[in-house]
Amino acid sequence: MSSIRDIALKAGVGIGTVSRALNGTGYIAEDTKKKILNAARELDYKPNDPVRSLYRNRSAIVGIVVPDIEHPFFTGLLKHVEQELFQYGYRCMVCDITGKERRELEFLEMLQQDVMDGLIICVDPLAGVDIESIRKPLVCIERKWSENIPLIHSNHIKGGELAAGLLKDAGCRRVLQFAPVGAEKDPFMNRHSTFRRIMEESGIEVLQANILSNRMGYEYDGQYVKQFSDLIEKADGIFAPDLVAAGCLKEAVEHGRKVPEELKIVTYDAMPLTRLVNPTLTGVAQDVLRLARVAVDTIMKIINGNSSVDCDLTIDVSFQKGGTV
Amino acid sequence: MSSIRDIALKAGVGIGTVSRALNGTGYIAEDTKKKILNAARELDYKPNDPVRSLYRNRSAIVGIVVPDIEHPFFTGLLKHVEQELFQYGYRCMVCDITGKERRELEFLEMLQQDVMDGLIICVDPLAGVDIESIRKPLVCIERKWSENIPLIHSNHIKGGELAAGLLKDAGCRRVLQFAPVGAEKDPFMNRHSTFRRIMEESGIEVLQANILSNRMGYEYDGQYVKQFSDLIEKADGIFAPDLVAAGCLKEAVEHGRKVPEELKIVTYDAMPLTRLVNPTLTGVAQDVLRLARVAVDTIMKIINGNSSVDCDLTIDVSFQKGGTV
DNA sequence: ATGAAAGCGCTAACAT
DNA sequence: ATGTTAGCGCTTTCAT
Repeated sequence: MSSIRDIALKAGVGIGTVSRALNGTGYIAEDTKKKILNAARELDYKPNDPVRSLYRNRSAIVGIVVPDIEHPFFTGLLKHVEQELFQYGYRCMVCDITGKERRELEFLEMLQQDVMDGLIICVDPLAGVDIESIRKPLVCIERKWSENIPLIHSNHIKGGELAAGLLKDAGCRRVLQFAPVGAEKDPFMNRHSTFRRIMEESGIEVLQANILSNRMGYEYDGQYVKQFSDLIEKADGIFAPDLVAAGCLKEAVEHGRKVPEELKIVTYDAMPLTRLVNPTLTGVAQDVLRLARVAVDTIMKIINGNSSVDCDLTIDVSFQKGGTV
Repeated sequence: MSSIRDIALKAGVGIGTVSRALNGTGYIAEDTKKKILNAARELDYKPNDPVRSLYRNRSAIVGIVVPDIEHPFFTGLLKHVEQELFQYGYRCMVCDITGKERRELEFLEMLQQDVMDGLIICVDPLAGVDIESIRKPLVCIERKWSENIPLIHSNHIKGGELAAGLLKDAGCRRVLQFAPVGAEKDPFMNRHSTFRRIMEESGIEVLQANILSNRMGYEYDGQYVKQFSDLIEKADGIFAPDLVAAGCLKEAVEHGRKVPEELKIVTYDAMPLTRLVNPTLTGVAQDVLRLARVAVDTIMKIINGNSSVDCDLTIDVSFQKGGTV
């Protein structure tokens, strides 16, 4: 691997001149530049990026920590975040914390050790971590770590209203709600509280099924929902996240229920997989692209020293037409 | 951000001593070490990893290039690759080339510029790229770039046999095969050629539907397969990748076909989403975890200078029970 | 316009 | 056992 020193030697110039020629900075005679560029090509010179980062004080890498790459919502988020970062000339490092205790700490450290220029956090806050003390660019998506770290999240109040409205207008009298316990202050919980409130205000009975927010991948398939089979049987409406909703649909149909005639299902997130099942799922769609864009735009602002960033950024949700309501 | 120089100053010692104390190398008096460690803590010292990499000549980062993060097969691959790399103390950088022309080149360059210690390639070979000239750790999964770069791939001959056997034994007489054109030398094409050969040898009629291997995300949903609606109608058996298979199932059921009574469907890949549809898809499962493990193990060997690596590593496939055959 | 030299933060070899 | 120094590959003064 040849260095600028080799080029300098070959071209018969000083290393400073080589550096200038390669970067196009400062004064350079046209023919000296040509000579140097030729030498560089002949030696198949590749600049050493980490070293450059050392000077520029940026690695051009941003990290993202997700609970589970394979969960469709985070898969989508990751995809768009990566694409957006690329637009800005940044690369993307992933950390999937599935099954590993406190694995996000590792990434927080790397952030402090200048491996990355910033970090996008999509996982639950970790007890005993003083995130405020990390004086590096950080943003959160859907999970709140601190008042002072920008949080990008969907409008889950509207989401909860939309979902509730769908089941209510469809005439449901007894709905089954899948909701995680705890983490009340996280914005994504609003969908559940709002939904529940509206149901109760409308005199509609609400059955509850607990799901754990940190255990929510494809384990939530047909097998998983079987434990709630009794509840599904009793309900005439269901509000659940994509994978659970798909599982419920399958379970219900297998038990001979007609969907949507006897049972309405409203899904939340409405990722592409909800178009695959039959009938397709009706529900509330999160704008994953927008979430990703705003998150990346925000962290770029911070990285570039722009201090006027909003700490609460709400993204609109929308209705997704399907065949289950 | 304080450096070892600051620590040296504060502790009243030389920087070399600080370095040794921090790394635990060489002789250090116990109390000097304590003094230094205290100073480090007080100054909230964080080592600068990129600089360390400069010396150790490793960044502890490995990249992976995929066609589409959101395609379930690559999502699974990415997840397991990331986890495996982590075990080895390596972090994972992703590159999704969706929609961007020659974007993988960017990553190949970063590899040469020492941003990463190695690269795992899962995308089609790019015309005009002399991959051999890149003297850095490389492995390929499912896509062959060169005889000399380790290729990890499923046993698609067995896969094709399994799939063909399923439809044949089920008594199909006219099957619809979804297969991409071109890239004949890629190992994953074997499933298609093998399948076709066995069908023809058995006197079973084969209808063909083309899919483009580089355009294969969730666009392959219910909408996509509609253009093949006539062919689906005519067939009594279908062999297709997961998303296409799911789409076909939906399309067929909507047209009143009974699955599996009138139409058998065999899927390929058999990722978790195939458990979500009703009935679940019968098919051939790739061992994504194993593919990822072997790929990571292999690149680790190369990174660590182990020259005895196999350039053709075949991973077994298996039968996945479902309700469509 | 260009070469020489300092230094980014750190490690490792060499003195002492 | 510890301080000093050279140097990793590069950028950026500062002379010339």
